[in-house]
Amino acid sequence: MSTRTDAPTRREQILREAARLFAERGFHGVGVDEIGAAVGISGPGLYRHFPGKDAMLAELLVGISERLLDGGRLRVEAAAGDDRALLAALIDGHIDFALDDRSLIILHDRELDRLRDDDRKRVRRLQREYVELWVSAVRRLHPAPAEAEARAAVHAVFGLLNSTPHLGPGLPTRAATEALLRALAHGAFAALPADGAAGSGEGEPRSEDGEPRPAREVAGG
Amino acid sequence: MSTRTDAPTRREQILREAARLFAERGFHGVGVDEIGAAVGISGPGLYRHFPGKDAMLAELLVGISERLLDGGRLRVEAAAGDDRALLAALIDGHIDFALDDRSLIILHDRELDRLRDDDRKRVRRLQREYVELWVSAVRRLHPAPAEAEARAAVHAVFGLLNSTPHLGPGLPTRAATEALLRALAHGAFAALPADGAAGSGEGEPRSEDGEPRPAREVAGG
DNA sequence: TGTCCAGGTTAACGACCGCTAACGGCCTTG
DNA sequence: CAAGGCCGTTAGCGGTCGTTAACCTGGACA
Repeated sequence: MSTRTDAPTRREQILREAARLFAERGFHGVGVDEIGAAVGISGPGLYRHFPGKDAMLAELLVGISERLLDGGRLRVEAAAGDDRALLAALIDGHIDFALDDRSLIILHDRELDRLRDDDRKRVRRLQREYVELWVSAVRRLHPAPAEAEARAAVHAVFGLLNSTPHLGPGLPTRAATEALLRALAHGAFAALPADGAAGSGEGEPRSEDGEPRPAREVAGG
Repeated sequence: MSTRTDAPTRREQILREAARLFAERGFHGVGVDEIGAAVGISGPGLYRHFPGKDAMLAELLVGISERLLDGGRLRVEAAAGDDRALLAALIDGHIDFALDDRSLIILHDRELDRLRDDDRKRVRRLQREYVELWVSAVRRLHPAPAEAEARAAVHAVFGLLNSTPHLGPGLPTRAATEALLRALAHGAFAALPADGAAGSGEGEPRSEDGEPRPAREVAGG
């Protein structure tokens, strides 16, 4: 039941504004007075809803990690073995998330180290499970030589999809942004080596017969 | 001119450690005492080399932006009109940078807002010029329907390449990481819609390889 | 109507942080 | 040897920040 019809709670207001401010100026760069002012109350009034500033960040990060993982698991079930559809669904879901909750996406990989140890471990575990969902799907589609390579590729595609904050108001419509990110993500995965080591530098389509080439030299030294 | 052979200056030590600490814990999360301790002096001794903490961040960000742009311009000249080689060289150069200076890459898009106004404008201008180098190369190769789309794609690929910090010690060798990132970046660009106005003479037939095209409903408006 | 409590308020405390002040060795130079 | 700049040191100031304390208020309710 995630359908919300009633007005947002004061707690939810605070969380939303805190996420926005943390993403804009960094966790340490935002004072509790600013967060309070953003929701119409002032400073210490926040402590009626949260035990402290850290708790807000923790709840934000745990919440986003859980929602990502839950969404991913749902898609795994819905795909029912169709790995190609699964990867597409994971990509679409992540894009939706990145576009809907830009602030949280920023916090997710930027302010993790500001958490208390147990919270950080919890978030890390959730993130790892989410990544593993992607990794196993990618590996079944693209049997890369090593699991580490698939995992690195997944992280890289996360970086691509999470570039949303830097896009600004570039693209005209949200649908256009979605379509672009989707195409880029699929293109990146499609470049994964299907057999040996990573792809070549200049030949853009992966060559299933070529020897794994060493690193290309940079033009111009 | 810029060839360095002698040992690193105390200034350079400070900058390197400051970059590392800022990247790890955020600009506001690092005290001057920590930076001093990281180079063997303590706290206020830093003020013999920098007018303030802000100045360190400014010098780091301006420096990285200038180096990125200079490197990009060199590659533009070296490519001498070969857009395919140019894009490959830009990608390789950016990968080198992301792998060599992980800390700076993090700071580059994370702590920009902590700068004074004039410094921030300067960095933004340098970043914009660097992006434009990529955008024009990409547009000549892939006549996307809109410049905004090409620019968004470039930002997204930056996000992909800059995912290095999240990779941890995943890949065995640096060469493997380079090759992987290179392949992913090329794959992403290859997925850009190539139709446009068909201004390019050679229609690249790289989409006929059996892979199902990613659902690319280009938002008509 | 009296009581209670959720949800605010302002004042203030203690810790921390960036930065300055004042001082002192060391190395170079004449 | 004397002078002076370079490069450190420690002490401390002023401001900010997270948090707590104490108090206030409007509405729910027996």
